[in-house]
Amino acid sequence: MPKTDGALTKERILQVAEKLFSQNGFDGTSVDKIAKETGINKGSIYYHFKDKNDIIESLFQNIIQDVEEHLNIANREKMADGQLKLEDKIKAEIDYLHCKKSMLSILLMEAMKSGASSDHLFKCAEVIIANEHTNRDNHQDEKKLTKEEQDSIFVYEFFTGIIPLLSFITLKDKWSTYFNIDEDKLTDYFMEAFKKTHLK
Amino acid sequence: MPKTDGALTKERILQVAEKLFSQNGFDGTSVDKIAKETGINKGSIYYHFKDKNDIIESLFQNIIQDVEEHLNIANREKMADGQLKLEDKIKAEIDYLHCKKSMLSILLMEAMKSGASSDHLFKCAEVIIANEHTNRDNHQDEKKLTKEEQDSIFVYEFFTGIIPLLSFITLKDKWSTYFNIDEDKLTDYFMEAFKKTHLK
Amino acid sequence: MPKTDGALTKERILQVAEKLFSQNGFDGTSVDKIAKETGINKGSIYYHFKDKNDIIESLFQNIIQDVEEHLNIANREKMADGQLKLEDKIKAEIDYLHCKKSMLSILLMEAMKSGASSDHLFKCAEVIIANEHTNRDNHQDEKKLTKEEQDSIFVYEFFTGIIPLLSFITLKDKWSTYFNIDEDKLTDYFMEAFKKTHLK
Amino acid sequence: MPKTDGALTKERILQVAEKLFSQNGFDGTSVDKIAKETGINKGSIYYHFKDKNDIIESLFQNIIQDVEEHLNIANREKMADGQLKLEDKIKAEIDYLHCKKSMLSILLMEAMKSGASSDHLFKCAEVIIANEHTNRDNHQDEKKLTKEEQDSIFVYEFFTGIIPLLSFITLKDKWSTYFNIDEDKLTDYFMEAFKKTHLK
DNA sequence: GATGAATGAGCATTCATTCAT
DNA sequence: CATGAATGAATGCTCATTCAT
Repeated sequence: MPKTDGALTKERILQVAEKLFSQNGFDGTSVDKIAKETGINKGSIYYHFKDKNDIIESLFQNIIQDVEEHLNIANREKMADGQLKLEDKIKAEIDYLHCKKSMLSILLMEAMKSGASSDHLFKCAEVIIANEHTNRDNHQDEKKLTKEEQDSIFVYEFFTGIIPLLSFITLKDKWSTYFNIDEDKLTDYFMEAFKKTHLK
Repeated sequence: MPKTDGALTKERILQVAEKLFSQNGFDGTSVDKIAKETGINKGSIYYHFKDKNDIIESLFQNIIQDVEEHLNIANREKMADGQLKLEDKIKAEIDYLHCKKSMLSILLMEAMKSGASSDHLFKCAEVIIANEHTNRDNHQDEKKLTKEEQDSIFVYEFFTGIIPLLSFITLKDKWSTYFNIDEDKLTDYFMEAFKKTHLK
Repeated sequence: MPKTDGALTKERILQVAEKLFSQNGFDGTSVDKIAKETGINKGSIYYHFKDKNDIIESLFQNIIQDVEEHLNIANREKMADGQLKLEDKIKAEIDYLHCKKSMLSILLMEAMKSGASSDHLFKCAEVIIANEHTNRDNHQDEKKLTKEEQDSIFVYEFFTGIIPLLSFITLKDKWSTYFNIDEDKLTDYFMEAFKKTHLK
Repeated sequence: MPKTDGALTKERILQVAEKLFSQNGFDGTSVDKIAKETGINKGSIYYHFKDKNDIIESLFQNIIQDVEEHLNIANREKMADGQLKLEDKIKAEIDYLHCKKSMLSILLMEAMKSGASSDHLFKCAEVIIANEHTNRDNHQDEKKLTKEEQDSIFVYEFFTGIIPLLSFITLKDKWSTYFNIDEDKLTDYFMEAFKKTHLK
């Protein structure tokens, strides 16, 4: 076994990179800063990652995997719990997403660059939406959806469900400062609005 | 008053900067690239703008001003037109925002950096929401809203109205590529979803 | 006019780069070293040259141009001087090449890398050989050479004329140290050998 | 004595290093690349060699040893064969040198750096030239040569014999590409030229 | 107003080398 | 012997910014 465990080092780099990317953007974060903040030598970062891009790609892969795992667990729990109240379900979702706040803002920021792909954000959304509808279909009679119907649902779920949710997560604290509102109250307002619009 | 040469130069810089910032982000765009793409000498850019930040700040100011002007005009037209159909109103709105696509993506990207302020995005949203409700109030009896009611409305309008709209504008083309959907159809789906959720 | 003259700066960079490249090879010379030795800021070097390769390419272009000019002048002088002794002609040639020692060693070193092209060396040789034979042809009856004859002459001139000459220029001083021979004597030996072999 | 694993590893490193050095030069080749191409761990390379320089020094030692062995064998064969035709002798020589192409280009490249020693190239040449003249002397009456005569012969043999030969070996294929000549024909041309000049 | 040139700090990346296991 | 990990200096290059003309 080497002096230190490489896997741990790699994880530390990812942790710190996630934090810094979400704070200042990918382009606004230098590998030097990551090195300084992790206390890990810059050369070591390049031992573990091919280049700076490899770091953010790793983060993207991790978040997608993480979301998938979360959904699996959530599905199982839902079955066990029987009828969870809608309110609680959303709150749980918000709580989970809150933990992933940094990654979500990175995902959004990078997706917004018109000169880059939004694939990672879309892929992530796909996983979530697909899951939701797989669940529902189990309980309903199995009518196959046309491609058009499915597209329509995706658009609906993404732009009026996922996007508001993610935006809220990433902007909540700055909103509460700017408009001088207590964060809990803000969450209440948002949930109210979200229920009114997205879930009928 | 005719535009002086200087004013034209300044405008060209802003135009190109807007395009590049929206393509690659503020941090992903160097002043060199702006100089090269405008064909304007780098020194000249620093004659017209104090520093790189001054460029984006100018853009932010312009977009807010532009939105305000747009709303004024829209208000006047609405009065003239009498009862414009809701559908057409949204479509007009989407068309207008579409022209401002670049600025909107810049606004969103910069707002997502957790280490920076989202003030410009919020300010912009404030203008739009305030306008909407000023209009409504004119036709209703003037019941003053409590701060809490107003906060709640703001949250509602922003996260379930403005954010979906802006996200749609900025992600539309990449969505249509990723999911292989015709852009017009996509717009239809979105409008359907938007009407279903945001406007009852 | 700017603070300093850009053309002069560019020339200084080329001068120092030539010296350092010939001392330590292209890959053995860092742009930092060039900057330090010229006293010119590294950023400025990249203002004048696109990249490190652009520096060596400039040097290659210059040497070819320089050789062409030298040949033109030499041709004119030869005509004026009538029958110059062979010995003096070679000596003059060696003297000229000696001034270009640095560039010649760069040319040779880079040509020897089996993974890179030798085009610059070949191009340079082409110019010299072509010149020599153009001269001769003027005085002889104009019999056109076949491609094969020309190829054969080129090979002959290059490998038994130019290459020994260039090698001698670039290795002379180190030879004189290693074998402990006076440089002038060494030159005599070489000229003897060269006359014996290359010029009948 | 069978080669130990370690000795095999060392040999593989040398093989690959030779190839890479000849392709991109010593300074253009990193230890990382050698490690990657051999598949041998970088740490292991430093177990077998004190530093990067030790690798090239080993190569230099090996080539000199190899040349010495080759000459010994060649000498013995010559005696056995009686009067081998000159043509065949040169061809055999070219064939042998061709196998050593990589090392020869390394030898030449490093010797051309004016800031480094050419000792290895000179040493190598010394071995070859000394051999040639030892042979001759055996058949002639043993008149001792003065230092001056010997120097002169060395210069002659090196610059008009060895150098053209080595240059031809290292530049042949690139010459044939640049001037679009068949390699065999090229070799014929060269041999013609070489016989005409170096061997009377 | 505009331009060419300069500057120093910073950037992503690679380097030769070391060392505990 | 071999390996994975680490390190700090260096490398090629870009950055935002300045300034004399």
